This record gives sequence, C-alpha cells and structure tokens, in this order.
Amino acid sequence: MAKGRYHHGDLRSALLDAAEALVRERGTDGWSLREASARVGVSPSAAYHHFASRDTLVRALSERTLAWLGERLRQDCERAPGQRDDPQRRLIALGCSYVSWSLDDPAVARLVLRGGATAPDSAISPHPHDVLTAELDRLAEAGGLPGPTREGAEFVVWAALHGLAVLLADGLVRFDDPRAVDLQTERVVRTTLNGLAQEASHAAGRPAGRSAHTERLARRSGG
Amino acid sequence: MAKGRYHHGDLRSALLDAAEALVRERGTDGWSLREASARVGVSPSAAYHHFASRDTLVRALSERTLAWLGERLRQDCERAPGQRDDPQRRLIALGCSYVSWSLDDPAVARLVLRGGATAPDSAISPHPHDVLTAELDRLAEAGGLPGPTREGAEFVVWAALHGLAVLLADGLVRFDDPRAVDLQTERVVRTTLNGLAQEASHAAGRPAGRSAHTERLARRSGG
DNA sequence: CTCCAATCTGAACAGTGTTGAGATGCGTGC
DNA sequence: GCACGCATCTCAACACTGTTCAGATTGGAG
Repeated sequence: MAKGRYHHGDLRSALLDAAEALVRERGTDGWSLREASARVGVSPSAAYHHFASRDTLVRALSERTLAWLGERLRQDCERAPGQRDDPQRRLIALGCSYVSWSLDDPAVARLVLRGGATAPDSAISPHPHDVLTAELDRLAEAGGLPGPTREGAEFVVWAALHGLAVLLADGLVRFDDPRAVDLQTERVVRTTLNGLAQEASHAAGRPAGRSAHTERLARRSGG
Repeated sequence: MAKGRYHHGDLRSALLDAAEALVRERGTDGWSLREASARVGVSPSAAYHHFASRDTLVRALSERTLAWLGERLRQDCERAPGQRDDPQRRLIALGCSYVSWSLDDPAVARLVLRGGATAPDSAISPHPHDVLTAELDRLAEAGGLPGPTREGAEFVVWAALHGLAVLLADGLVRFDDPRAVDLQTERVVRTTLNGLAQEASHAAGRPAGRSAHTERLARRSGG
C-alpha cells in the first residue's frame, strides 16, 4: 500500500514494523536504519521526521512491544488452566506466558528486556510489571502471602522470571522439549511463592553480618 | 611501556584492557575498535592479527571477565560471614558477590551477561555457573536439598540471581541504600532455597493442565 | 484556488568494521 | 655476528553506517 506516493500515510508505524521484522531476521543489532527505511520504500532521512535517532526508534519499538506483552500476560492470566480464581495458578500462567514469549521471539525479547524502554515515565499500558504486581496483590488478599511478606515480593518473583526469560532469550540455557520450559517455569514460580510464604515462620533470624560487597563498600568509604 | 616500538609486546591483552576501559567510560556499545586501537597507540588493522573481528574481541573480553568473576565468587564463598561451613551462608555470599558485581560494574556486566561468551566449549575456568553448582552440591550433601530436589536446582537459583543481576545492571531496578542490595539478594537466595527445600512435601501435586504456551504449541503443530 | 506546514528527497559529512599489499624488526639458524 | 623468515604492524582503500540540511513535493485549511 502507498507504493509510489510521496507521502506515506503512516510512516511511523511502518518503520516500527520494518524494524521489528529486521530484528527477527537479522538479530537484535544486525540491521540499520537505512535498511528499515529502504524496506518501507523511503529515503533514510525520512525516518528522522518521526524519530530523533535510531535509538529512539528502538526505544519506541520496545515500548510498543512491552505494552503488547502486558496485554498478553493479562489475558493469559485469565485463561489459566484449572480453577480460574486460584491466584497461584494465575501467577504460573503469567510466568509461562512471559518466559515462552522470550523463547519464541528471542531477538525481539533481547531488544526489549535489555531495558531502556522501561524508563520511569513512558506510558506503557499495561506494563508487564504492573500486571505481575496486581496478581501478587490478588494472591496476598487470598492469604497466600502472610504478614509482611507481601512487601517487595515483586522483586523476588520478577527477578526469578526475568532471569529465566533472559537466560532463554540469550541462549545461555536450552531445553530440548518445549514442555520442559513450561515445567521449569512452573517450578520457578512455585518455588519462589512457597519460599515467600514460608518466610514468616523463619523470620526470627535477622540477616547477620555484612556480605563481602558491603565490606568492600565500607572499606572504600572508610566505614 | 612499549611507546614508539613497532612491535607492541602484548597487544592482545592491551587491546582487551583498552576495550574494558572504554566499556566503562562510554557504555557497553559506545566505543569502536578503532578507538581501542588508537588508545593502545596502534593502527586499526593491527587488531585483526589478534582478533578475527570486533565481535571476537568482545567475546574474548567477556570470557576473561567471566573467568575473573568465577574466581571472585569462589573466594567470596570462603569469606562468607558467620560459620564458614554453613552452605546456605556460602550461597548467600555467592549471590551477593554476583549481584554486587553487576551493580558496581554495570557496563561490563551488561556486556558479559548478554551472553555469547558462555559458549559450550570456551575454557572459562572457573565458570561462575560451575561455582554455583558446586555450592549447591555442598548444600545437598548437608541435607539442605532433600530427595530429588537437587536435580535442576541450579536453574532455579541461577535464574533468580541472574535476573536480579540483570535488572540492576540494566537499571530497571534501583536501590537508594547500597545495603538494600545485599538484603534483597539475601532474601532472593533464602526464598529460593527455602522454596526448594519445601518442594518435597508439596511434591504430591503434579503439574496439572497445559499452560497457554503449551496450548499455542499444540495448536500450531495440530496436537 | 492559494498558500502553509508537514512530509519526504538528495547529497553530503564524519566515522565505522574490514581487507589486502607492503613496511618493519624480533628471534632463530648458521 | 649476521642474514633471513615470519609474525607483527602500517597505510590506503572499500562499502556501509547514523545524521544533517537545503530544497522538492504535497494534503488540507482558508
């Protein structure tokens, strides 16, 4: 469409589409702004009327994908197998959705998960992180996260899921059977949630002693 | 040293040093092979007698750093506070060392953790992953991972730690107080290990139903 | 129908990774 | 002590990149 026209119509999203396709074909960094422009049938400099720089384009693509992912996570929570209201099942579904996306679309996932798009403002809606937070709230209300355990629980669950997603997207971990990915993800979510729930009982023990890192910091600043 | 000499002496590691410094100064990707060569006082093409491409240089730097990190993790396990033989304490020390490194040297960490260096062969010794595995073995021998829980436990712990490290290195998560990082890391390790240890008792429940991902796969291949 | 502002083009700039032909000098064999 | 081979490095060039800017083109408002 729009072949031969001087004004393209919606060059902005056409460029985003081309960039996304190029990321899939040539890898996260194996493409150029000029290539994307050429694919859309437009001169390289045309892109600069829609994006301040190549990096801005990448960031925009990242935000678009992140919003799409947020919506997908939300939907897959609803479609969770078993009783729909089991908060743990929903979190497992969220995790599997997140991880399997990064495995099915690794190049794009690398681009997105590398950060930069997750800038503070950037009106990404729904942001994946917010979807996770909401599900954890649901679990807490159902009594799955007793006492003060809820606070900061996002970090723990998010780190575990994000870590698995990144390891898979970067190819640092491989599974032969695609079902193994789901099983592994389920295990990670279950383990993390169980560990969190159990936190209250073990809570007596305060973290004792400084870690090697804190030691280093203290030595450096003369503390 | 070696100023003005035609033959540099040890250009290979000099280039690695220059690249490492540039990564710290200008960010993970904000530097060029030419710049590194110039800094060493050598023509750009000289680098190609030591590295097949820029990417090879990056990978070599990555491997060098990974080996250094493995050694650091190993040492910080020994220097764990409290009783030196407590396997959980050792694992917490390992985690704090790993995470704090990625926070203290984020640009280099991004380069390394992005993968590619962790190729199957690449004689990285000691590989950080192997150090973790060894510590988990130690924990299992001490009875901390009952029954079949040990199998695949690396994935869970590694994912959680890696996730936290990557989130911090990419700036997606920030902590004001540097002590908070250690506390958060300790929480992640504790939670994960507790969750794993508890796995045996919950083990009756088999993973029920397919996730949305497996559903998609099944639909795609007509299963 | 005219004109404006948004949009796109074309040519140019500095800088990039990479290559190949030739200069240089270290270490080895005599 | 000396010549020579070969690893090492230089120089010049290639195609390509992101980016800029003056000017051509056009859809839509008045």
